[in-house]
Amino acid sequence: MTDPIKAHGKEANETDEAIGRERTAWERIDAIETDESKAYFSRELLIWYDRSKRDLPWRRHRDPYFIWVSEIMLQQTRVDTVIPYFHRFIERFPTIRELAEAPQEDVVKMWEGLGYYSRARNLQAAAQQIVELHDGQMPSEREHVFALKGVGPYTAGAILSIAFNRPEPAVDGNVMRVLSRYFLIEDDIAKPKTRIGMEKIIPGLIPEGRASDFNQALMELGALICTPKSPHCLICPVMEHCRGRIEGMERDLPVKTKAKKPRPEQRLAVLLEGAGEREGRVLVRRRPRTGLLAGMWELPHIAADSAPEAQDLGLEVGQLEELLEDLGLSWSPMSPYMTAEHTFSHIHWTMRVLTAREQPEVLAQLAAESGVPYEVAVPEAAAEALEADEAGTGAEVEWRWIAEADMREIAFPNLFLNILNRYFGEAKQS
DNA sequence: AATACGGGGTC
DNA sequence: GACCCAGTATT
Repeated sequence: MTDPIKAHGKEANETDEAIGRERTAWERIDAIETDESKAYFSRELLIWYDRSKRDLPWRRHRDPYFIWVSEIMLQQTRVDTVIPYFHRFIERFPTIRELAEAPQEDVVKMWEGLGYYSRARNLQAAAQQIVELHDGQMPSEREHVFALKGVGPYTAGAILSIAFNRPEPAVDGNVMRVLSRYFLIEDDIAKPKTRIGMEKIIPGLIPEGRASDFNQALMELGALICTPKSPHCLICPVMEHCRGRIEGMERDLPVKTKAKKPRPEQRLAVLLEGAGEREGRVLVRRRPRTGLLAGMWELPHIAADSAPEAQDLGLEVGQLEELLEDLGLSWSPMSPYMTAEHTFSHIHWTMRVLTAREQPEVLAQLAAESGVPYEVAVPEAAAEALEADEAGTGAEVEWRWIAEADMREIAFPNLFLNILNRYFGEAKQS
């Protein structure tokens, strides 16, 4: 049996004796099998949970579908953020089968603003898997659950334990924080190895028949009591045997390597107002199907080099204008509309938005001269311009003139949602 | 093992 | 600002 944790522990121990270092945390925890602190932990945690658990929408039924949807939504996302999304999503897609059969656009639209949109696409793909392979019922075997798109070690464990009461570990950020403090584990929780070590501890902690409550209790403790910055040790149900607290280390745990800062990117967007038969509409495009914000709609924009303070954007505005020219458009002079900041996990955008008004009469004239029809779609030149913008392959980019009402149909990332809502809001004023 | 992938709340 | 959140997929 190749147990990486134990193997590592033993190996360390042989040299440790010479160096005089302590055994690893994993060995120590393993050794306290008979210790009161494990049984105490599980017992007190469950007593506390039974008394203090929150009334959350997905806790009102033990429907594996509800549990699953909530767990996907809760990935890297706070409970308070998820609740309204969960209600809307379940109302729109009440069953796995209805989710599987819906247009993908609808699923992503329901996810709009929640972020990590591959979660939505994977969720639907997995629903289709379940319909095809399991007759529309969430499977209860580990291998089948784990095989679902978008379901990793945490979510598989969460579904199996919470929905089916199987004694499987479900180790998320909360659980790692709680365990690292209670057992004084100083391993870096950013490393997958540490999560695996935690997963090995859990089965030995789950009281018979209480897997569902136990795993939820562990996360609930992390969310309500054993919080990241300043844990509420004084009201913690397991404070008595918490080694982190006893050693005064609770604020130093868990150990976690810092994330890199997002790289700054300057971008220049255009909010082009339609005229003539496109009066009241705005030009938008769809992002490529892969990569950042895959398949979502946005205002056209390009990478800009100049610093945010730079006044002279002549060159870059020129590039933006080329993009529109390639669409066969003409417009009034561009003027600054607003600047928006938006931070992703790995990129920080400073998006300067210019506005201009389409001039179809000029266009019509140009079209007559050049022989290009009035309703120009997307010529190859535009695709190339986008390619140069590294937005993707460019070839598949779609364009649309949208009215305010169209925003109910298609999904935008929050950055553009904010800009467009502001724009349409102002348009109604005047 | 490292990086891509959103968005927002909190101290 | 920095950190973190009921993480997963891809490289």
